[in-house]
Amino acid sequence: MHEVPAAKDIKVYLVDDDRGMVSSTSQWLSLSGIKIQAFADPTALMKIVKPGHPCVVVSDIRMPGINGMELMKLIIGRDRAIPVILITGHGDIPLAVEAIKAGAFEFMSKPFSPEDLLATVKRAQEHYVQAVEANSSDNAESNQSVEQSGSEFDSQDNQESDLAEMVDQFEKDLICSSLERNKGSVSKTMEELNIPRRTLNAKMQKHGISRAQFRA
Amino acid sequence: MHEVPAAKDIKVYLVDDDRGMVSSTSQWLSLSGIKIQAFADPTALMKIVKPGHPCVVVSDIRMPGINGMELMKLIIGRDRAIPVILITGHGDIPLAVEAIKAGAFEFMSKPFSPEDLLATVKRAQEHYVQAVEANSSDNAESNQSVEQSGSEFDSQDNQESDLAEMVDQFEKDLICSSLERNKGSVSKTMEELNIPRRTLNAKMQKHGISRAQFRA
DNA sequence: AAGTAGTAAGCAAAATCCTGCCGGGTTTGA
DNA sequence: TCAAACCCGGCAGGATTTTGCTTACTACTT
Repeated sequence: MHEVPAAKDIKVYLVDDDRGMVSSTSQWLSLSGIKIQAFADPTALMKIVKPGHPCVVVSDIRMPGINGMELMKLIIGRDRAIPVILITGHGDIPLAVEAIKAGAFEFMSKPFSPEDLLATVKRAQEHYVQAVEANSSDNAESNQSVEQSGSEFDSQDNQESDLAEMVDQFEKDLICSSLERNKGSVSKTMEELNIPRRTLNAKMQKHGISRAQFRA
Repeated sequence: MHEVPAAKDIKVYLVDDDRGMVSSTSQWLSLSGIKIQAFADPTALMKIVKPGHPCVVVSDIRMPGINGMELMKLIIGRDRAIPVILITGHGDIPLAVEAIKAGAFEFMSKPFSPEDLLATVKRAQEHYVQAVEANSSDNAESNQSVEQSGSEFDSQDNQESDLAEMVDQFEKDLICSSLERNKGSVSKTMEELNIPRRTLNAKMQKHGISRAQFRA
């Protein structure tokens, strides 16, 4: 059995389709010594989150593919010890209540200060450790709590290695953020990233990026 | 003569080899309405910075190719009206003092809050405007202060694309962090990253990573 | 000493990626 | 409407990367 790492070493996964959000937040947290990994795509995260995998998840509620609330349910379905912090742009009280009832560890609404998030994440990490410890003394039950629900997000075996996937995602993020900065101009972007136009084109296609999304 | 743009429209150039830093910070600033452009490579920046080109430069101090301090000197050599904000990871007082003496507009040490950086950048923009205005009423002197020094950083075409470089660095970081987690065990690491041993071996060699550095 | 497990690397076939050349489509704007 | 400037993606040769096999070494264990 692998032991539980120290609270501060528990990984934090950040899910948000908002690029700006993702990168700035992850930067902030990692500067604070938090081990964080960002995902723009919830499916990628679900490939990693397994029962007994020590982590904390921070997710936006409204996202393209899946509802953040649903994502949370899937995650705590896999392992209810994993704290999920939900974020929303609207100061929507009922939504917040629902989230907490559904098992969210915390609910934050934008804009929030990085300090708050940091504090919350730390609490979540502590919480995870305690949850697991308390649990293992009882009986190993929270792990394996629910065997893989037949959701669309189940680890449909993905060929791609985790490493490649993460690196790919990173590249995609870089390109998107540059595109955004350049308001969708491919010319500017290729210059900024210092790659030939043809290459950028190919990469955009590969990642399914369309310049349309970034037009001013 | 091209007039000076409004303070808030003055471009901000961000130089940092730390890919996380670059993308998140630039994100933050651009979300705040700042026109920002990131460079992982100082040479690329020097191709753009010309006397009379309205901009503010934010640069890390320690970087692979060139020292941030040197970069700053080159920039204010080109146009002393351009404010240069230097950033460092170490809370190094003497360095800060030296930087300011050498003409840095401001000196910040990581981690800093995005708000602080934003505020500083805005001040720098104002400062640029004032500097140029004050100057043009006298005599156009600060522009053209020094014609292109024949520095080693004058547009020497750099091989590797910034994108590839950043992505590579990211992959390296991922591998290193996994190795660290696994105390240098290649077996564990290949499992965690989900790549064949042979591949991990190859990558470690390519990145110049040695497992020895991670042994318990 | 034999057996087991973990590591490093050479080889090379197969899979991918990079990117110049090129033809064709769209936008902008004079 | 024409020109200039962008943008897209097929094609394909060359460059790189991936990765299974194999050989060899080292460190423990039994």
